[in-house]
Amino acid sequence: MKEFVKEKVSDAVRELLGEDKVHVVERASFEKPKKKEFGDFATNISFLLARELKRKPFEIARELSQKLSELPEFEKVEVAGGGFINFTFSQDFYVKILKEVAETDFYVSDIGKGEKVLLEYVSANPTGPLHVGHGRGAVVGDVLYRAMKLTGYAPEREFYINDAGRQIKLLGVSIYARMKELKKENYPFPEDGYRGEYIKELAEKLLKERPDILELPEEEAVEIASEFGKRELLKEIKEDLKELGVEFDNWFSEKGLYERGEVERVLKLLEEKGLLYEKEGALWLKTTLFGDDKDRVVRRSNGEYTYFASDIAYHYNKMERGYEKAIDVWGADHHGYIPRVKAAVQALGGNPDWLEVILIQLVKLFKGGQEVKMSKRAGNFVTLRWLMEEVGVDAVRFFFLLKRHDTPLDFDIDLALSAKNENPVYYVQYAHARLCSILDKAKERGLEPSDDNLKLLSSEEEKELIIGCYLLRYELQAVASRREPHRLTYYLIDLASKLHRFYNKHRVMDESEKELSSARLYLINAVRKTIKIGLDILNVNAPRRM
RNA sequence: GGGCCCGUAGCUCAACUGGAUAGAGCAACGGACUUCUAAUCCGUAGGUUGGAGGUUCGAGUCCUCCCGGGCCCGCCA
Repeated sequence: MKEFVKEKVSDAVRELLGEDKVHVVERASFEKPKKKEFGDFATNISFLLARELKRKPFEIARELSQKLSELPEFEKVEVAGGGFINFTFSQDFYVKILKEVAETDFYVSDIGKGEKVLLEYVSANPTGPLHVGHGRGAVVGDVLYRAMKLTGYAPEREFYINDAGRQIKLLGVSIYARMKELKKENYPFPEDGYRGEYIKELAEKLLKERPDILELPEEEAVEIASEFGKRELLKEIKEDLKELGVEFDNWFSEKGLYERGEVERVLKLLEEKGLLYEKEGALWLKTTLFGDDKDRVVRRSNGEYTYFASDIAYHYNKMERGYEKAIDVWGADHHGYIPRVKAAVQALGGNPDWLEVILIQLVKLFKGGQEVKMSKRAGNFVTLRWLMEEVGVDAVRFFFLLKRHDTPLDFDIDLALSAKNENPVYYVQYAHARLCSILDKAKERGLEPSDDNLKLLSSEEEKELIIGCYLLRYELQAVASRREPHRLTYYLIDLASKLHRFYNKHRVMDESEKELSSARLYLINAVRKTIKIGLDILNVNAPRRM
């Protein structure tokens, strides 16, 4: 509908002011005004044209509106607020839109123009179970993926497995130490080892599988423990994600980068470009040439590569795979890391804007007014699994999208469990169930939805619903292009609210007005469909009964 | 000390990248069930958008400076 109005305005501008002014339409706003008096749609085009033509906005608006009011899709076109053009749609237009909603994939568009985008999210180290913060990133990435898919992008989903380096070694040592402990042998627990309960469980399990393990040389036993822990934890991570309804196209191994010599290769490439140097025994990348605060170490003086080194190789790999855009979803505590990775991308001949980073802010859990604490090191962190079991997957997914990704999220467990109106998940689901119930009941009474008399749907509430449904198309575009999946939950709450308002004011089924009833059934079926689609994109259930 | 993010109703957040009189939900108060699901709806109240300047037809949004809060600043990941 936005596209529609835009097109009509373009035509009018072309006719009245000439082809060379048409480009201004692209910069103009086209939106639904907050106030009903301002009609169904409004544009500020005349203000922009005024600047260019050095004429009064009001005059330009008046000329355009005269032209536009001739069109059958508009009931009236008015000038207000010094130059805003307000459009009021005709009943024919509502009928047309409603049919589109009911009968087509109206929410699918192609603003992405087939852009190949690699979405990387979660990417948790396989050194422990997923915590709630990972879950938030997972849902953000997952819903963004679905929205991009529906708006014409060509996204792919990837999980980067940090299965190399110190952390994994530390995991092995931690398990080893716990095994020693179980056998009452003296062995110091590593300083910054993983202290969570799950390490003890892994130790027990490994001892059962390999009773001889502690008789092996320590180094070999630790290696086995590392591999074992990594495998088990990755399995657990995959199970958790599956439970959460989050999937990936690729699981990309950091270790694989080393095994294929890609880290060596990318460093050689940087070397050839003269971007590496040695200092104090370490190897540094001149990231300062590309806007970073200081140069960064890629190989430590002890010969080990840094995490940064493999990350450079990883992003180079992404570039080589031909993605037009890479979007990484990271925890907000990594934000200081962005400049150096962007610098690395540039050092490799890429554009820093090729990489986009979405930062996920902290999730705090509240229960009974008390914060449920989490701290990975101490080992008493709140796992994603615990939360899913506590409140259910629907609530987890929906609640994670109740705030923009870069705002800290307070997750109210009591609220998520409450079957009351303040719980937004129920609010939206209830709207869906309510509609299904009416449609079922109509069938029993022999009433069928019909598009024969849709022009009878002329009340304020009905028009709001029709437009409201159609807006899903644009909300998805906003989700995808602005990378803001939380908009979808807000959209659904808003649509549900419109529905409830309609429901309380009008009766759908009225035996004495069969024509109006079947038109309303047609309408609410379209609303039901729209809510269902929205919930499907969120991967939240749309129950038929509650 | 340097850098990034944030500050909007009592609380939690919106505001379509500069548009019209800043909107919702909780919480508060007052109403609506012999009716298709009251897990709902309607109404009332609530604001100097942290503060001060600036840019322009127009600023919560952009610029500068203050005040307050969070995060990052390792040869950790």
